[in-house]
Amino acid sequence: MLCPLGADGDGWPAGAGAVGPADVAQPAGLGGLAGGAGSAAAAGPSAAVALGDAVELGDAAAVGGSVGPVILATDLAAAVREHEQRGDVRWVWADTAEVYPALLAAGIRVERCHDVALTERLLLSREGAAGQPSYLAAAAARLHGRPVPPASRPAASDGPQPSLFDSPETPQDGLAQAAARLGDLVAVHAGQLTRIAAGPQPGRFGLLVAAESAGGLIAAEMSAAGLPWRADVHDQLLTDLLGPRPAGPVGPAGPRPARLADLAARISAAFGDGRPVNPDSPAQLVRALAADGVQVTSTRFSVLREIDHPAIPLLLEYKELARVHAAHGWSWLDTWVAAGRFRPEYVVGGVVSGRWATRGGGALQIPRTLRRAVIADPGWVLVVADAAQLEPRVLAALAGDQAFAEAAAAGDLYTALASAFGGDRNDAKKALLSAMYGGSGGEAGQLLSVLRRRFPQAYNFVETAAQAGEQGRTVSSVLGRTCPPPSQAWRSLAAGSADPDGGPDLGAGRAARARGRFTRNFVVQASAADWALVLLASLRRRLNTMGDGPPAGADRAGADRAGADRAGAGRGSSGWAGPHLVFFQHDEVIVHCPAAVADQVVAAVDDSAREAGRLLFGATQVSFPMTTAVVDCYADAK
DNA sequence: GGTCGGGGCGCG
DNA sequence: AAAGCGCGCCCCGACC
Repeated sequence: MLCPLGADGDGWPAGAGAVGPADVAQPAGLGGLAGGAGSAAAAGPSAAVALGDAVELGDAAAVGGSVGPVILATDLAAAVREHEQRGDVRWVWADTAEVYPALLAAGIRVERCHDVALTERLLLSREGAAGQPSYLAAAAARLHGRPVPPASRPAASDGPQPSLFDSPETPQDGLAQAAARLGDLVAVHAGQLTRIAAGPQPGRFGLLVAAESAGGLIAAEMSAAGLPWRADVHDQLLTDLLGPRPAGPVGPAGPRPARLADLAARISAAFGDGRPVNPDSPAQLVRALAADGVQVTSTRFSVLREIDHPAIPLLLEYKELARVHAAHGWSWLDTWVAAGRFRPEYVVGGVVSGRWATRGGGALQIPRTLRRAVIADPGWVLVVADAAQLEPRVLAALAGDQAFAEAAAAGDLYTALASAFGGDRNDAKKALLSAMYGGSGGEAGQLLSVLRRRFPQAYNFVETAAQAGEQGRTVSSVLGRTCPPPSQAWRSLAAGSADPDGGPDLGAGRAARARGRFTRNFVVQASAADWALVLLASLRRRLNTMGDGPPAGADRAGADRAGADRAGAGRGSSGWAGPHLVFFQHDEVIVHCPAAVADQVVAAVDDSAREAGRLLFGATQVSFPMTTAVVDCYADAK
């Protein structure tokens, strides 16, 4: 069932659709980001609501109000494909993560969408209602003053709808449910547009909503495409480090590989009383060291390294190898790599700052040593691009600090700032990190006072954010993503300290400072996440114009899953014919593309970085250079 | 038997 | 050199 909205329901508040942020001189920005409408955004791309399949609906009146003509469809995928081919559609749907993977499996990509759940969460945070459920049914219930239904899926965070329909008894029931759900969708969408328009800086927030929704699409597309991963290379790497793969059960419970077993035995033997010590157990290690007269407060690598004891060198080696085995060993390989691809599940906005998280597979913690296994398909390359010194540059732009911005205009930021710190690049770096993270120990204090003197606006910007946090207020990113309010426990603690009879305020002061560090960092980290998200959306749009895009249809997608590990000539084994995103990690992206278009992709990355800077910060002097490498193997980048 | 917090460490 | 921010995931061991 499809329901294209009329031109006046184009998905944007009038002001935001036509222009970028009022104080950002980039009129065409939103439309461009959102999918290629460019300045035509003012005319309004049509939008549509996608709900389910095999359901017929009478007419627009049935779902209430301001929607355009209703199109009957018996096949969601086919209908979406048809509308996409006509172009100029923004799909409005409840939850990209729920709807889009099936479309991708059928070989269909969409240009843009409005994700109601992601948008709801952004709005709730801004409205001081963070933590309330953001799925469609909950949003609709709030809108209509009904009791909010419980999430019917065991909430991983804020769980999406379990399914499109609740197993209708009859086709008529199915129709009724679908109609109700579509009504909810239309109403909640309209309500969201109103809330965006009524809030502060609707242009910026609209950009955030567009970028977040694009992020939803990209996350699903990257999961579908997968990161090229050579299981044979990974296996060889493990064998070189750990010895041959042990026979027996796959999984953490399995036997230690030869090298780890050998080290474990020698570690036990190196202790005085000769009894077995499990090197995986910090408690046992502390006891065993104590028995030999060595007192330690922890068994961290950095602590152990300073200790003189025969077991230590073995232990350090063991810890390093055991980590690889446990986190990214054969068990991981069996679980997460199939048909030459690693397919993590990304969680858009999984971090309060707007950074992404992943579920399973630890995709955002791939150790450097294992990046050897990330190898482009034959004839293809990886374009690995990361934003150089993103967070301090974002701070420079946020604060509008002229002197700082000049230093961040080009080249290495820390080098440019070095003269202010007596010519030492490391001092400049330390001072900035301390300012952004709230560090105070060691020489940080001294360096901070230099920063304060030379770059007062940048210093004051993070200082103000820290004070807001300490006082229990919230802070926001440049596009308006808002941090969570303090917990009830925090408030009680803070209130207690103000009470003369409240006893010692030890905890209160510590909690206040901790929250200050959080909000101090939030404004920078979240704004950097804004930037990265806009970069990603912009890059996706550019890449889509360069190749013939996604696999042509379900047949191909099915065939790929069936396991063609190696690519045929000219087409990656994912079946994607053109450049496509395969990885995103905070400030770094990887594009998998035919070697012949690598130069174009590099240019697209640079253009996207410029566009992101312009959309967020307008005519700032600050530049956001990308460090880009074109490689066969991820490990060869930087 | 399962759950959960802590220690530790990978990434940005 | 580490620390100050944000995560996910492993193992252990206390606990129910």
